[in-house]
Amino acid sequence: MDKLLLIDGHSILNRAFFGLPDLTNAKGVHTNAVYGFLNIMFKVLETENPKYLTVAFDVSAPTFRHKMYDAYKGTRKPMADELRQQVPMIKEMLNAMGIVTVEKAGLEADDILGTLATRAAADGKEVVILSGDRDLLQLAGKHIKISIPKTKRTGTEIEEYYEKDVIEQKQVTPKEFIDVKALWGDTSDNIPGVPQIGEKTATAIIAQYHSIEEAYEHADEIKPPRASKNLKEYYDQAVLSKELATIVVDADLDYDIQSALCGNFYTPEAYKLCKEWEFKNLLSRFEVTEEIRTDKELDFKRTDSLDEIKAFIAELSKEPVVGFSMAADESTIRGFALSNAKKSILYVSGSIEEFYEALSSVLKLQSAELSLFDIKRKLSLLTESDITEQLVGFLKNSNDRRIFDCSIAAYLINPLAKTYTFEDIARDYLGMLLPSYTDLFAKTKEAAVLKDMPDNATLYYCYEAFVAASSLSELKKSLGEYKMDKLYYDIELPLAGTLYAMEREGMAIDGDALEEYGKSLLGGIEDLQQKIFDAAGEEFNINSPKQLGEILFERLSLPGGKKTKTGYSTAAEVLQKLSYDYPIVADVLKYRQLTKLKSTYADGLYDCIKDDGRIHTTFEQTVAATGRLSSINPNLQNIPVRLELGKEIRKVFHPRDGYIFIDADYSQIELRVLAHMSGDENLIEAYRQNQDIHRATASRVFHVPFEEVSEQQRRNAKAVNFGIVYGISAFGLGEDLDISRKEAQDYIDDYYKAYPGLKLFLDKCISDAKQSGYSVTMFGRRRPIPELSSSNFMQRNFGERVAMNAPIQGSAADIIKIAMNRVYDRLSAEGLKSRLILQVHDELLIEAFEPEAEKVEQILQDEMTHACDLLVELVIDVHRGHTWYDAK
DNA sequence: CACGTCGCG
DNA sequence: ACACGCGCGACGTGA
Repeated sequence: MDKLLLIDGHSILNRAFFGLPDLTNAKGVHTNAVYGFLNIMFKVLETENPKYLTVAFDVSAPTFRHKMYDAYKGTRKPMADELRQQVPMIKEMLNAMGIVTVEKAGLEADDILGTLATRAAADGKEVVILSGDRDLLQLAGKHIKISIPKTKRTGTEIEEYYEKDVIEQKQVTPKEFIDVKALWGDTSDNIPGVPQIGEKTATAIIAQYHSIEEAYEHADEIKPPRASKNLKEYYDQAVLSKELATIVVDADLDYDIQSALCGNFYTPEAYKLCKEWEFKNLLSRFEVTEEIRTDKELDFKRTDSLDEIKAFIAELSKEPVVGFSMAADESTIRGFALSNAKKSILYVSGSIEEFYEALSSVLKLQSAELSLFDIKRKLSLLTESDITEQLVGFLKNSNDRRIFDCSIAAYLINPLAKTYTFEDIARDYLGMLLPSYTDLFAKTKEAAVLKDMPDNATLYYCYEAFVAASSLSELKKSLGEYKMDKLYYDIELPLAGTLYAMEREGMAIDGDALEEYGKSLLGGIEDLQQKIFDAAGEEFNINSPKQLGEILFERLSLPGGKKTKTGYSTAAEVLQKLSYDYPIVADVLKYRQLTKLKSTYADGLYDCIKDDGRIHTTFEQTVAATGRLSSINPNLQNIPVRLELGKEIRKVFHPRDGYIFIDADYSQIELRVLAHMSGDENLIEAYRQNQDIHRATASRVFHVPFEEVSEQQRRNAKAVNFGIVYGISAFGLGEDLDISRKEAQDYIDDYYKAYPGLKLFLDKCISDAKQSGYSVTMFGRRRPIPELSSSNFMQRNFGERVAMNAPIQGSAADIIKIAMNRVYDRLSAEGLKSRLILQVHDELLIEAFEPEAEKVEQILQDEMTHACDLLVELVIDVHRGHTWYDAK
């Protein structure tokens, strides 16, 4: 039998909106409801496989009868902006997919669904109505099924109701269900119902009498008495309610079911929308032809012939831009691809010598700009060759502009994107959808791919080179429009060279000592484990927050109830408060400390030691939203320092023979940046007088003479200073200082009175960011803040804190990046053997050749403090040591 | 693969 | 009445 699928458009859109997190595309367009709608629709299409498909909408959203549930309460709320914007979007998408939509002034979607379903069923068709609204159950029949999607932990499940299912579950027929509702009422649908009659009573009454009219006839027999009394008293209201609750099934509608035949949904128009809104999963459903991918005829090929690649390089000599990519597995180079905007060749080299020869000749091309993705990774792959020296030279000369790193450019333009691969850039800047690495290679190892799957490998690396060549002008244009050329060419690109050198240098570590350190922790861990088991009266996995929570708060009945959605919170701040009264809790905290040191630091770092006895971290230059660096494999930016036991681990980091560590860290760089950016006279004056800034703050905020500030007052002022940098909230500060919210708010108010310029500046940060959609640092680095336009209070508050914090944290990041480049350049220009090896946000570590120590300290002093001109001085603290421990 | 936890600035 | 400090990465657990 032919089947018709009817979809309740607004209801499903609404359900998808509240069921999914707030997804946005790169341009900040909210897409979650549309995405969720399509997923539900395709899921049902697959299971039902209907011949016809139609989506019904109410004419204007605000007047429709659907319940717009707030996520938390059951009250009706105005439709969120983020959802409203997606109504025309889903219609556009359905239209692009050739799916019929029906809406008519004066009719609600329910009535359209009711009419179309009734007509089709009468015509001998099978009907499925997809809606999130239970009111539609009144339409269920022998051949009309109501499908209601339910979001569960395991995914979306669909509840299905034929007539018999309604009778089974509701004890009344679908038609009678209208009468139940007429008695029961529904405030969100403005159906008054009868007072004092709820779902249970209403169902019982209708199950017995089958309609309100019949029930009214027998009103005297009805129990309980209040129901009987109210039914008589409010009968007119019940009749009106029934009218309101009844869905129209015979509306006057122009609709030809033949126009609703399911065709090919995967049209180029739909593809374009999926691309724009970044529905990656859906895109895989499209049959992607070369035409749809690129709109261009491209010439990609693979060669093993040196002559052929040489000929292509000769051809490229006339091109302004050459795209470049490298095929490599682990650290072994297999070949490289070159491209202009039309044609790419993957050259797979038989030997490394051939590879270098060919690549050198590309680099010798005078006029061409070499465009690529992730220059730093390319440099590491090419390390130990004279080519890297040349490339770093190009990077370091910001006037040269011979190398263009697409990843870094795209990161500056939008630092919130998760990745900056060529397929991302092709999508965002060229409007092309290219297959990703996983699409092409699945789980095959790269080496095997290159050997056995020449076609895919060719495509992949040629695409990378092709996209590098063809996206350069777009990326440059955006950088220019956003005024980030200087940031890019003067700071970030040279920094890639600096970071490459730091990574290659690495940091020496004493593996034996590290092993010893790990073993020394083991005894303590075992003792504590035993003590904890004894106190608990049973053995369990202390590392499992779930099990630990159950032991502490259920078995041992400690105070301090639930906190997280998964169970009890066992976070340190919770346990800390209990540790004085319960020794077991103190032991758990100690156990956590020791196991953290063992697994993350002792064992973790040991596994990272390379053959040269050193640890080579990777600095991520395109990850942090604020412009900071991050460090991975291993993370050397979070080596313990605050507690003595953890800090001990720094003793195993040591410089090579004849060298020492010199560590320099900025003193309160973020607060100084804030003083500068805000221009607050009091804060600037405090720094100019070289005062203890926390004490000075305490003196101003608490109105006591500078000399009479107590330690407690200074501590509090320090917390407020930190809080200001983070985008303060009275709640957060209260938590930190363990005072009431009111007291915290008083602190903040007094603080702003003491530094009125700060208040003005931070408010301006927020209003500017709301206006433009992004925050900006001293050096023009942008951070979009989509949360600022959220209708969700919490999200918006978060956005406001980010708007205050990002310019400060980001400017500090800019400054130390400048300093790093300058320190690197000085060490290099003066021909020193000392090397910059680490950055930890406000701190630089140099492995200094001992005879050069004085000179290196001077360089750090010069370059870090003069990285830029502020209204206050930049100050650094410098320490030397034979281990990292001693150098702090 | 998400979550809780905790190390750093 | 309620949400709540900013930015990262690594590890272990458990679905």
